[in-house]
Amino acid sequence: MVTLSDVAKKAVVSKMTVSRVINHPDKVSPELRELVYKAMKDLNYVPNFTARALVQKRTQVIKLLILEEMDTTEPYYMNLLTGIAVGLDKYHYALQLVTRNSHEIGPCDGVIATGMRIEDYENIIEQLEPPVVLFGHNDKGYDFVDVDNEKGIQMATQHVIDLGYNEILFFGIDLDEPFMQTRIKGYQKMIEKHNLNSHLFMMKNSSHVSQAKATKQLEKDEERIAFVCASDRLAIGVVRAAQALGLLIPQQVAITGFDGVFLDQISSPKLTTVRQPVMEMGEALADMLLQKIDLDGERLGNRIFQPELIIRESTIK
Amino acid sequence: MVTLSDVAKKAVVSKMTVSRVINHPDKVSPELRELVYKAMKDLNYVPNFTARALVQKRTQVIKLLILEEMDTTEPYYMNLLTGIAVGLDKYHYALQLVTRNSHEIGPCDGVIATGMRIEDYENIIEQLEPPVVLFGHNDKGYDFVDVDNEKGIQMATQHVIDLGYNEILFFGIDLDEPFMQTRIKGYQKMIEKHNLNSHLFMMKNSSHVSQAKATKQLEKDEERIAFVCASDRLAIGVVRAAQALGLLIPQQVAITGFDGVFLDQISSPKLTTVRQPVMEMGEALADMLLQKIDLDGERLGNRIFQPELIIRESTIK
DNA sequence: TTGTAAGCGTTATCAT
DNA sequence: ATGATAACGCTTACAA
Repeated sequence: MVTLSDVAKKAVVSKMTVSRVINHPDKVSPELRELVYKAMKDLNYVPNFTARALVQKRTQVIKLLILEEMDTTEPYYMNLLTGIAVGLDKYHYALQLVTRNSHEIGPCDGVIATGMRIEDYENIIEQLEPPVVLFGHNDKGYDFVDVDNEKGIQMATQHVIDLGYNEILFFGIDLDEPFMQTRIKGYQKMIEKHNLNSHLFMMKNSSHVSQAKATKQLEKDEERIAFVCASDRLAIGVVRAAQALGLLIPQQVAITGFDGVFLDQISSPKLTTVRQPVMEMGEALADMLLQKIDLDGERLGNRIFQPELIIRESTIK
Repeated sequence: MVTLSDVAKKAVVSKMTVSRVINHPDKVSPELRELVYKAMKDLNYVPNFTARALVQKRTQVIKLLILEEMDTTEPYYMNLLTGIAVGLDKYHYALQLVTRNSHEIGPCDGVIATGMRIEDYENIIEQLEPPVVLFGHNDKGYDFVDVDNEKGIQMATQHVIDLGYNEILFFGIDLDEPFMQTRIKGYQKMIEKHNLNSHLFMMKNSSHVSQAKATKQLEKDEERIAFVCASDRLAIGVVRAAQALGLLIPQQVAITGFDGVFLDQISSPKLTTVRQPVMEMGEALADMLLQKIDLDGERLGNRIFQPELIIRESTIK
């Protein structure tokens, strides 16, 4: 194993100079700096993260605090997890999962939290010692990463309006969380803008439930109906409802989903959906938190990711 | 932060005695041992993994070597990843992903490999310096974790036979890998045992492809047909094919899937499937590898997980 | 059985 | 700008 000392010897400088070249290159004269770079390259030097962590009193552990009931089989959460893991691995950090039930958070260098309810800020988030980054919008001053939910639903709604639909139903998830409120707002704004009637249907995020609700609406025998759904899971249920009634997609029924993680491709016809870059958002969470740790908890601001409208067979021939 | 020294002082022993109580409790007299345990508890001592890793020259990094083209959005792989991460986190290990394209594996304490082709053993696996555990059966003497694929398909096949079906088609994935060969074998054994005719159909693992193939078979207008599928993804396509032709599931067409990770629940009717405990298998991989590292690479043997037949609406009313 | 001393590879601190 | 020294928390090797 090649160490700092080996590089120092090879470059005929002290260990400290090598350490400085790595951490504060600007504090070393250009000549020595080059010498050290060359020695590192020749010896194929790889810094020892463990030694650095020890002296800097770091645990090299990040906790992911999940405050909502999550279905670990959901590809959505899995992708987020993977994104975070990818981001952390670059700096040799390990990830640990913590839920509401865990009595203590335990020692760590930073926390990523998701699924907070209002009271959680006071009871949990504020109590946290290490730096925190949140997944999902908040107005309490915490750094966060989120997708532009309003814009996403607006794109989907505008899309079916452009296709000539004027009976447009919104199928949402019955959770009183900011992300849902924002999606509802996006829908309603577009509906108002085009002088259409608003139809909100809130339900459990289950394809079987949305199938039942959609069936009821479709049996009313209207001319052409569009469904703007708050998840791909809901959208898949609507697809099945239309098919069971022998209605043509997308000629008589248009359907849009939300997430674009996995289910959109499984559906037949394939779903038009609002894709969230979930994995990238996970990576951004990790990047942001690690940077924040480096800067001793300094405020960094937010990162809002732009969703992408992916147009497929459920809305267009 | 509470350290070994703090505990040592409190218990009025040397640091080494405390260290021994942690690592080799049997080498310390019962009296001192109890004293130390009490001190640790009183002070709420948490060992510093970083310091231990440094002196033991460990990287605290495990590499996951993925040798097949994988779709990271697949819930199956995501669950495996999550399982491994959960297993590693218990010992403060970090996980890094490596693919076939990575030029070097890089420094690490151990490797979990998956998706090997025959030539990979000689070219890659054998060259690995640190301990290795494989995901998926092999007969080269490497420790591995796998599910009993043959048993799984046999259960599914037996199940539809029990339902009175005697026209049973196997829908497989066109990959020449051990796991597929074993599933085919499971199907054929059961078919022979019951003196039925074997019908193999191999294809890409896509619901759209299986839908097309199933449609062709179903249009032949046989009495009752059962489809034993090698993945839930294939099974979902078959469900759609039957529904589009107006056939009744499970009265006229019975369908079984394989994996039981996520898609089985999305389908309508819900899928009868052979559930693999993917997350647990990931955790087992991590456990086994960490144990192997501790034992300096010693042979540990294999762990074969038993699949579970989950019976749902696609085969039974 | 228990303790002492040295050292793992790095960085902080202080001196030059 | 550069270097010497100590320290981070732990374990290995050896001594008592």
